[in-house]
Amino acid sequence: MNIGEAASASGVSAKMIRYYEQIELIPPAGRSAAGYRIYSGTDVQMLRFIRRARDLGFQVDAISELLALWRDRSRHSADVKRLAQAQIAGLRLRIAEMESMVATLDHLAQGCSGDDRPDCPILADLESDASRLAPASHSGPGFKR
Amino acid sequence: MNIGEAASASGVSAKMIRYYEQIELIPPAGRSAAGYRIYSGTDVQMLRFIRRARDLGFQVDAISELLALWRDRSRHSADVKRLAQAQIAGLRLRIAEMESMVATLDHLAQGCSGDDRPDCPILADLESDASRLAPASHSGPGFKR
DNA sequence: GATAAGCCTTCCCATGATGGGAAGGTCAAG
DNA sequence: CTTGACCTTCCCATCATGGGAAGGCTTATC
Repeated sequence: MNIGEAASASGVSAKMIRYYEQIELIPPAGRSAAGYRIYSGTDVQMLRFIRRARDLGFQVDAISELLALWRDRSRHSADVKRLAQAQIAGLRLRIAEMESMVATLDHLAQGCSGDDRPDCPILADLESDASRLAPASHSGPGFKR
Repeated sequence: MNIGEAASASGVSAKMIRYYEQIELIPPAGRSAAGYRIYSGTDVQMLRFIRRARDLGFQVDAISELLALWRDRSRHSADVKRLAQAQIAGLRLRIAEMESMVATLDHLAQGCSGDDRPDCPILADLESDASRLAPASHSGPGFKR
């Protein structure tokens, strides 16, 4: 199977398949005499696995661990579960950060007349120092993802 | 005021201040005889504005529009409100995507014994074709941010 | 006045996951 | 044997951010 066929069979673009090979997320594909990458059904299954994990928001490092566990027939499901729970925790954290932004913005927008007058609590807030919502600790929601 | 002082007064790193100048989010700073960037209190206020807007998740393009409105004393608050609401909508979209991931993961993790046995519905799911949750339309949650 | 510490400047590189595109080789159908 | 659709590698761009090098400036201390 060509890379193009593997791509459409797995839902991972050819570009990304080459990239995954380059960063060693997947082993180097076999090559035809002419240098074309060749994929087997197993390879496609692995690519689908990756695709699915990405859809669940896993980063490549985590996917790498998941793949290792997937291949390890003597794995402990506890390890898989731990990864999933870490992912859940990460997602919940980012969700919470964004929800806090939404709350602030929604509050401000509600106070904004939204007509042709210039006065606007949104701008007023942005220019003020104190974050009156979430007045806690830290130095700003990193939220890099 | 030096760039370092402006940085600590505004909460925007010196690196980022230079970057914002480079991408023309902010006007070029004045320069001392020796070529050092000089900042006024007004400049710091603008930087704080930017910092605050970033904390609310606005992208640089949107901040650019916000700054223009901020400076425009004959602005219509409707325009500000529109930007805020677009931001809210974008955040809610990303939140929804992530919540769907959490729901899936949580469901799978609950079915996982989490002990030393290898069997695990999480891996089983990743290797299957059909996304049994969110079986709808599209080609995967882009969720680029 | 010399020296050192701590700023500042610009320039280049890296991140993470992805796509775009160019230049050139290959394969399959007509 | 030509044509079009594929493949290869290589480079560039994204977005916001940081790291670091090489060199200049400033300020305080000896």
